[in-house]
Amino acid sequence: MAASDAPRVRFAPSPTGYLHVGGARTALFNWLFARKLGGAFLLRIEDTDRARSTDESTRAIFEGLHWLALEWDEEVVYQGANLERHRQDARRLLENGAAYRCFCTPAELDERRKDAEARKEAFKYDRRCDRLDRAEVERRAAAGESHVLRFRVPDGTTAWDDMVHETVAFPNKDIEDFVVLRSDATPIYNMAVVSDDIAMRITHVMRGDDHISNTPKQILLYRALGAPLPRFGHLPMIHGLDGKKLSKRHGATAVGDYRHLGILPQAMLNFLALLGWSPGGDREVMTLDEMVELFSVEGLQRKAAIFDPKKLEWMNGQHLSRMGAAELEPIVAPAIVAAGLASADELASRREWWLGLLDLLKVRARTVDDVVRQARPYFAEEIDYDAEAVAKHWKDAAGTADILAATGERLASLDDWRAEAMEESLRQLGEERGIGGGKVFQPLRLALTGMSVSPGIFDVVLALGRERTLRRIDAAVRRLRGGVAAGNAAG
RNA sequence: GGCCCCAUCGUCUAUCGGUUAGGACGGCACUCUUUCAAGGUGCAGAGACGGGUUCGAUUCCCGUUGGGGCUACCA
Repeated sequence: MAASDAPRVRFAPSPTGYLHVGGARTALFNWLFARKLGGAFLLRIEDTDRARSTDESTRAIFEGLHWLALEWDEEVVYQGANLERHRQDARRLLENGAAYRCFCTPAELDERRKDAEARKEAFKYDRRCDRLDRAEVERRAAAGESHVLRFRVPDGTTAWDDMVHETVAFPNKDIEDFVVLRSDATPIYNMAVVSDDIAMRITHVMRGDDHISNTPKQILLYRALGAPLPRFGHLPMIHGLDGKKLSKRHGATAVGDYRHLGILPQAMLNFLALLGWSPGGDREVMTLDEMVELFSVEGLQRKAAIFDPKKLEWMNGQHLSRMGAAELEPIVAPAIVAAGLASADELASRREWWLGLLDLLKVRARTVDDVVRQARPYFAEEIDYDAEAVAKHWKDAAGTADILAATGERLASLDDWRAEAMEESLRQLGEERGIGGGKVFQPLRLALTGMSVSPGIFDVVLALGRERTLRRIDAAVRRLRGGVAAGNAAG
């Protein structure tokens, strides 16, 4: 593809909140499209609503996109900086006759709207100011009377060949003469968007289904401005479990929320991609590169999708166990540090051990938080014993203490500090006592980790090291024999 | 109300006129096993309804119903 016809797409959020999962999904599809076709992915912050826009939101959007690795190719465009061009484009519409001045006040309009509603009629601006005498319009405008610029919607039908849907058509009679420039000379959304998309030479506009009724208006503006039309594609909405539009009451809706819940960006991207797109066949778990490879607009879905957190978690678990420890490390390490388990320096100084531990833990975790939770016994000096586990595996205090003491002795006397040798020795202990392996291993697991869930017990011993293993066994024995009254023991 | 969009298991989806309608999540059972995950095996679970077109419709067309979106001098 020649550079001149490489697609240019954009993600254009308004900075009035955090980066929403719906927005992230829109950004992802645009990004995938651009990467797949060797085009450019641009970012435009639609901050023209000064009252609702905040710098904090803008930062949150950047942060969310960075986290997801959805990098944009050119300088960020701030819509607010282009106000003068928007205004000029709107005035060009007035000059070439596509728009006209309207002196109706918001209060008047509101009243007429209410009247129409009372009569159960659909309200549509009746174009009365377009019928004003030309001289009168000039006089009132010259006198500084407050007015807006309205676009004069022509007769006919406005249709386009949507990238997701087939042909979408709106009878122009259903489109009212919409405002393009407010009385304070600031542009209305559709005006600003079209002006910017033209200036940015956007070739494909992919956005949520909720914009579908803006599209005919925008097409009309492109034509009136004499600009070439981009292709439009309308992505299905994302709904909550109850089938309603995803909102705060559905729980986490910001991508940052999921980041803090221990979701991996790769998993988030993969999950989001499958909400409204399918590579065909049974393909589900994919890396970002694979998604770029497989992406095509043919796989885009028309139906709204429901956001199922359960599947996201599963997806995260898949990515967690498939990723190599080295790849995972930069993501998990900060969480370990944040949890106060170790410093970054400590992790770096024992990197080999730490990566080995990560390999052990990632398999049975669904989130980064799970990994951190399970990692605690390998870092902490002291461990807490899980009450339920104690009730289950240490029920017979005296008997358990004996077995643990014997276990400690066996391990201590082992010259060969390898899993195979440990297992052989401890199984033998079980046989001698006439008990199954579980009766040896479970109390030991509890003594070493404080939990009833862990990696294979000998992996645990190896990860802990001889010193700590023996110390923890000793502490558990003392506790069971009444030496320690309460819940924890020296690590 | 008007306009527009949508419609396969509870959920995400495959199917591009001919299939016992496939897979995944979740659920349940079994299996593996020193625990938990992971893995393996199996079970339950879907073409909203009514008309056409066709030798044949989940698939194409129309209608109904249902769901969603928009309907500002917000974006």
